[in-house]
Amino acid sequence: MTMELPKHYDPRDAQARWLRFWNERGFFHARPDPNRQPFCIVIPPPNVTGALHLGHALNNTLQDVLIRWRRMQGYNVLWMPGTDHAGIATQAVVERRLREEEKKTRHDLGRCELVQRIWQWKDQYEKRILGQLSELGCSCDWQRTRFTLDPICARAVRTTFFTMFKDGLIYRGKRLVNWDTQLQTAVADDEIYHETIKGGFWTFRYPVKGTDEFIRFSTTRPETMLGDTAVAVHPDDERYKHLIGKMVTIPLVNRDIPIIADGQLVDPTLGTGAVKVTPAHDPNDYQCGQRHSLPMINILNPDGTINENGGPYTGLDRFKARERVTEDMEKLGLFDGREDRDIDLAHSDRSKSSIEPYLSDQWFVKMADLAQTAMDAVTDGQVKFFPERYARTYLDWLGEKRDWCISRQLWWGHRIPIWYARCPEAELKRVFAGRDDVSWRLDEDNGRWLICALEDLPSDILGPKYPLEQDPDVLDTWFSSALWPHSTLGWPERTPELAYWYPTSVLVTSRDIITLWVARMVMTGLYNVGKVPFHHVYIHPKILDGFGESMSKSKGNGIDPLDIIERYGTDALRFLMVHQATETQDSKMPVANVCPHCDTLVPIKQEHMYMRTRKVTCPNCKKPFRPGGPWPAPDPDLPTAKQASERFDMGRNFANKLWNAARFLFLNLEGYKPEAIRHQELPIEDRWILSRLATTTAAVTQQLESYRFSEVARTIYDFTWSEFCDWYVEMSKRRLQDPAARQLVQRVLVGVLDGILRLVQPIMPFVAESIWQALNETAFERGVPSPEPAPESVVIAPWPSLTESWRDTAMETRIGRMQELIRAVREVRNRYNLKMDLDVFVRCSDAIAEDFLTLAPFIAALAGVGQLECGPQTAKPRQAATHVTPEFEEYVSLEGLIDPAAEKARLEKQLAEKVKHLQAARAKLGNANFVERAPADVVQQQRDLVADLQNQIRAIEDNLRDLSQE
RNA sequence: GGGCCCGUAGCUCAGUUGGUUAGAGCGUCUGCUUGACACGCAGAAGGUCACAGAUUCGAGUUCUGUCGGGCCCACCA
Repeated sequence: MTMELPKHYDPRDAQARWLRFWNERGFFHARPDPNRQPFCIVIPPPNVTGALHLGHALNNTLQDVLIRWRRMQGYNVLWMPGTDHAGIATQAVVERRLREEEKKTRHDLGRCELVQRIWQWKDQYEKRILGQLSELGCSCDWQRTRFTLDPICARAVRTTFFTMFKDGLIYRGKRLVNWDTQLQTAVADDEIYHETIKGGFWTFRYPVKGTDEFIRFSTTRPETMLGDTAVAVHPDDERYKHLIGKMVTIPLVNRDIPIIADGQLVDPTLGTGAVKVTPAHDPNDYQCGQRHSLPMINILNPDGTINENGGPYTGLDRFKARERVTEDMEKLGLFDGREDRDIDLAHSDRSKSSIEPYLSDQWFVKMADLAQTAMDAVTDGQVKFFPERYARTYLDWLGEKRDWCISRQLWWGHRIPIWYARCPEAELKRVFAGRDDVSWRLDEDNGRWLICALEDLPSDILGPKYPLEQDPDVLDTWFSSALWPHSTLGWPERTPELAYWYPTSVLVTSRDIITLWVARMVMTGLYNVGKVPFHHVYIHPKILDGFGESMSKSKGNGIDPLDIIERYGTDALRFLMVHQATETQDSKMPVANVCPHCDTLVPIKQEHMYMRTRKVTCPNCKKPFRPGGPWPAPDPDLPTAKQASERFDMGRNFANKLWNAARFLFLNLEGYKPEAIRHQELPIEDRWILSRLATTTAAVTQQLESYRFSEVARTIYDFTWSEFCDWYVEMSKRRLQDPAARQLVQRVLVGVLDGILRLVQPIMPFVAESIWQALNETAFERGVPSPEPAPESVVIAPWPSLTESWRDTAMETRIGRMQELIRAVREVRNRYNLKMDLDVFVRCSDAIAEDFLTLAPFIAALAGVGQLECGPQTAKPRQAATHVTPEFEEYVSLEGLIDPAAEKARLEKQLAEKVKHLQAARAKLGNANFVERAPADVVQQQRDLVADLQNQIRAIEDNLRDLSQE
């Protein structure tokens, strides 16, 4: 039976069809099975902030490649999918929409309502993200999908917090946050942008107590004087040395503060060399305050007005206070002038107002011991990084052991399980008697109890006299992400999944979250479970745009994977992702807009970025369109371009090539009969392709084991295209016409294609499955050396392992020689633009001659050769193009066809190159040091080279002489 | 300021432990509608491996420095 396939591979049809098929068969669902080896990856959960981008496509393709490969190897594979609630980012997106669409703030809605809105957003985007992952072909166990805020993860978060609290690892402390006075909330570092504004640089004086002296200092924020608790100078600064330890008075609030020496804070060459220190309102001053145990005076209310610590200025807006402070200092004669100055000021991304550093109460995790265990896990090799160098990023960061601030002033996230109460401890002991799920500690600063509980506590649990109040903050998103590898497997329950798949096998991620995420997973894994969360960490490169900049929504230089899937197919996308994943280089991906009118690719220019260009005219059809990007809404007047990159042509072409190789087979399978082959009896070309397949398989396996993805893609591509298609399939054509040879070559063709499909499945599962299924209909029993019934899907087909004994370098050399001979004829043909068969004469050893004559039918067919003569005595024809190799001299007869002068010129050029090369080789051998010190085989190689070159030069010279005689 | 990565063909990138004359894809040029594939086939052109030193018999590969690009962290009264 033969079957006809369409001329082009249609990815769309294949994707829909096989996704359904795989899901119906449940290939991706896994259950613990002690009789099989486990392999497990937990997905880095994408944020539910928005849709997936190309970086996710890379990250998830690589994971899927590993998962699909290990599944074929027979491991019991679990790929755990899920998404992350991404506290700040998601709340910010929803709040922005609220502002834009309803002109409301979160305070208008209230906590409960806002959180509900975010859940709706999450439902919508989670669905979209999981759909995108599925479309990418990700073979996740969808039945196990988790979300960092779902009850199972919440239970893990609670348990961890509670245990850490009881162990004294969680404490309450002060920290400077970025305060947005307009929205009255803390803002994360990555939600801040810096803008240069026109500001002032004021210089004032404080009187030094007990002397006539003054100390001068400058500031850009005079109102912070109200919160000064010291003036710092450099310890080596001769101007001020005598003042260190003396007190100065802040006249406005009549407070005495010391002059201190601080070499870290103060640069004596800047300003006056003296610095006012406001620990509660400046990050550097805060550090300095910690070093010197200075009081920290907060002078601001949450709305940016001056609080009761500001004395006479209480109640004034901070900018008003700035003016008044300056005026009052001037009145006192302590104002020494003001300069204009450009100030690089932090602004809130959301309210666009300027940020105030603000001291607030926060929760922290003590890092000292936790960090040490996580460092040990890497130094003693329990966790290995690929590439290795990233271990250093991890160790350097953990080495600082800075305590982890885990509270966030947000509404979206895991609420901090702490309740406050003011009551006698006896009350607590009475109410919580016998409960081991409640723990409390005294908050000495505020004179109240901090009560931590595994389950929510009702506010009236202590009775009406002592109401409980829950901490309003939520936990840092990374707190729940840190538990991901064990929380998704069911911890704190002792589930069979946890016992079987934990520690997971490998974590695949990009380098920017080694510290934020990877390090913390190791810490909490060791703390909660007592085992590392994964054995390997593979760090992949980042995808950049054509200008080397990272892709982002705000720049508008990102690519939606779905645009690529639609235009090139999922397999093309996946192939490129794998191909681009090299060890050292980030991957540059020039982005183009696809003209919606004429489908021309219009490259994005740098000036188009950041949504600066709203309209582009297509250079081809001259019609206007809007460039692709995260536009808030469709433009009724201007069609929006999809984005693309011609880089994906490679993947699409490869999928199509494979498809057509299969198509060729199907057109030639009439009469196929499965039967065992006897390797020793196979002709050269069969043994060659099987040798190459065995080598390729071994190489790919090894490359996958060491996470060299790019090499995997290249190895498979080269074998399939340049060896199987270009040579073996071409050679098979003649044999397929020969009834005596047809059946055998069919078996080998089918066997090799079967092997290619298995190798390619992890990378390009859709085209592989399409061909596999077609093959199952026409050649259900197949494979070399002995055919077997094929599995129902390539997804669950065993990974190929071909016998080492098939690897035959002699065979590869022999075919290599034939290829060189053929290429030389083709080169001549092209150079002289000849169409007819050419006669070829080869001077070579008897052994090589025998080979060439065996392969003569292929040489004739592939090079268009008429007469072929080989042997030691072969005479050179009168007029000929010459190709000389170390092993043979090849003459393509061109009697009457060529210009002898042209051929002569070409040979002379060749001769010059050979002579030059010979001289270099001789010079090397003439160097006594080389002969003495280089290894013997290298020296011998060089001697052989000289001999070869001499032979070749002699042959070319002979030929030149003949040409001259014409 | 600390750390890491990169600089190889017009473009995007390979190049295992140092060892003949440095590779691929795209693009360019030439010739092909050849019964799998023009998303293709056959060929060609195209490189001072950023620069300067050092180590070595031998360096794209190791070391030092310089220049250029990028990322992370710290910092910028």
